[in-house]
Amino acid sequence: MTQEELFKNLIAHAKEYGFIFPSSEIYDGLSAVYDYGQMGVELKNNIKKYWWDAMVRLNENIVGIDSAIFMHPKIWEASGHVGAFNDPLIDNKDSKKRYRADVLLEDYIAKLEEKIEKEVAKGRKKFGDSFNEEQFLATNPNVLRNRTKIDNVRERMVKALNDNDLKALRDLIVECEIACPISGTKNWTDVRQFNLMFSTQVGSVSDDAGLIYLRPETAQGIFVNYLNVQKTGRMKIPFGIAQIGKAFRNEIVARQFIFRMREFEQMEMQFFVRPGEEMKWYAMWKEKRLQWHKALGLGDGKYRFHDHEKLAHYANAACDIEFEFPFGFKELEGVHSRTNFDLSNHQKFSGKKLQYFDPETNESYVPYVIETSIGLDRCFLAVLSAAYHEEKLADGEERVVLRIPPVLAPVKVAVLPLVKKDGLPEKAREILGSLKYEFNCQYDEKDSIGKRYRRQDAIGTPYCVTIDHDTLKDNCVTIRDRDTMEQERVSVDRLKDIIEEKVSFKNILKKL
RNA sequence: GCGGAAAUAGCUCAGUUGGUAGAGCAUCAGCUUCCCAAGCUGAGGGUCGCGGGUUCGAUUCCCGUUUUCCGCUCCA
Repeated sequence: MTQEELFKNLIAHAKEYGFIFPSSEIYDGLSAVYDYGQMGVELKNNIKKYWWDAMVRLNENIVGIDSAIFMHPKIWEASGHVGAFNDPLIDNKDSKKRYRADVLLEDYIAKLEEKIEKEVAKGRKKFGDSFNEEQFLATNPNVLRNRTKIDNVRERMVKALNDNDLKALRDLIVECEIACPISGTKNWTDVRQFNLMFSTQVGSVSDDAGLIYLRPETAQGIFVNYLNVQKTGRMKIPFGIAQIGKAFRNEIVARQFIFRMREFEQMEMQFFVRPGEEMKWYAMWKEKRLQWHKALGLGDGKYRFHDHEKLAHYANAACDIEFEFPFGFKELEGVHSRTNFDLSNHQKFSGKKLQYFDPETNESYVPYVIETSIGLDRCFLAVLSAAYHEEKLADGEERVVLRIPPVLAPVKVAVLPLVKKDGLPEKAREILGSLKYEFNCQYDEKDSIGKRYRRQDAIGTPYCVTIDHDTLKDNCVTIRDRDTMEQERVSVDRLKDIIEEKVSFKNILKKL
């Protein structure tokens, strides 16, 4: 079986067992949007808890916040999100090349101006010393015609750009008979705007000033609150602020299941440090974050660093932690040294001082920032794809098992009466009642015991507890391990400790 | 966004040379068995992605559209 087939099976499995559903499925779905089902939400919540505790509980200099998705529109000007990616684009259907519509028109104008220059050169040659350029420009019919055309095109282009009238831009390109430099054809698509940010209105819809964006990253919510947190939390540099939340990007192409979605969830931590010390902390967080991933036990070989050579406008060092997904190594988390770009820009745009007074050096400065930013949905996909196994058993039977790290498993233990009579269901319910305050449990009495084990394998439940006739006499049950399929007979009193040992957050956090 | 392919039950798929659809698994109920997907009986579930066209009649042919997959493109 190829990786591709295995991935398809995984997607089908994720739907069949309630992990991931396509959004709005009864209306044919919505492109690149997915919902988490009853199992998916449990797994996702567990990943969040693992991350949150590793950040906020284990580090006394890191605290969390939860900022709003709506933020002041100026924030996105300060962060550089509004300026970048606001271009009207058009594709030539034959060459399949993409151009900026305004650039095509500018090139066209430049060509016309070239023509005028050639005409002038001709005139100069013809009239020699008696050539009067001003007069020539004002009277030559060819020049005048091109000049009118240029003014007309430029005026309409500027108006279309200002009005954000994409259709007018396309009409103009068609009217000017602009051809693709590569294919030479005039077979154009519509003009489209590729702003990565979603926008909506607040308050009166007719009022232009009410335009606001859905945040394309959670980081800015931390930056604009950094002084609030620093002052009220009495934080001293170096310190960090962590946040988990939704972000929205209008991706041109969003694909590969939940890997690239238009609505997604980030787990970000911004670590504020003294200027000049950022590389030390950058190196530390790189290692720390890798360690966090490896502690899950999905396989150390599935991770690698990818250092960025081309850096974003705000960074002076950056790397990705990549994970080996079924479709290859892809970015799972980014660790970036963001310098003081964001904070100084917010200082500039807001007019508010965003400096920190360092009592050790007696200096005020805008801190530098190290960012760790992980895609929660990608982490979910990493766990799921590493966990998914189709196995052939010794007796020739097959089973599908999710070897999800027990600490993250949606259901920790299934309680199963061997038969649904002779008082076994009652006993099972009693045991379930004692476990449900500690763990997410399932009860199942339908079908044969083997079938029920397989059902639990399919959702990654680490333990199955089976109540048999002897249980009524000796108060012992069998506890069955998901991975080894081995069973052990233990006293009911010991269940809690045995399960706890395997699934507790405590034990994984201690590894960090 | 472009090109290619696909869409039939919860899942995997079959099928009708155009005459309103089936299987296996899954689900539910009952009986039986009792430690790794056992058996028997029964039940529920599909206007064949959606919209148009051709036709006496379309799930089937044609056009459009949506979604998904593959390739390209894009990815501060």
